[in-house]
Amino acid sequence: MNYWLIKSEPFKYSFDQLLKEKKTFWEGVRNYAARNNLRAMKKGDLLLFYHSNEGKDIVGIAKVVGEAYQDPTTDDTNWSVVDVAPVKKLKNPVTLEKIKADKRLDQMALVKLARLSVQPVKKAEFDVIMELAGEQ
DNA sequence: GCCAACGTTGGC
DNA sequence: GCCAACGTTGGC
Repeated sequence: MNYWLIKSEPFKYSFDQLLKEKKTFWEGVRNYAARNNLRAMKKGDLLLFYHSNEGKDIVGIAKVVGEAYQDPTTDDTNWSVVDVAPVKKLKNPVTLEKIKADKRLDQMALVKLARLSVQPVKKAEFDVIMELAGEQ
């Protein structure tokens, strides 16, 4: 299983909205690196849900429930979406500040490739995030 | 609101 | 195919 981090500006699509809807397709990715990551996702992979701009924190965990297919919001076959569903909201959201302060996370794409909207996360990094969030 | 980082576009 | 110009993202 693989781990990923997806970013969203909360006023566009927040984790709470995903909790309400139970499922969504992750659309709007218009960057090839991010697209390639979307296409590499497998059913069951876990996603850290990060709120950019407002909050700047990882607020929840989601999972891939449907692998990449043509983005229904465009005819351009360059772009794909995946289906995602919420797993749980974190008790303690993990802020960017905390992530930057933790040496174990200084290689995270979130820190090094700040602009990439869909990024791979290592299992070790995922575990550290869970620890910081106070999750088991 | 500014600006650094970085991806994309287009002229040559 | 290079690279300058430009646009966008996102932290501050």
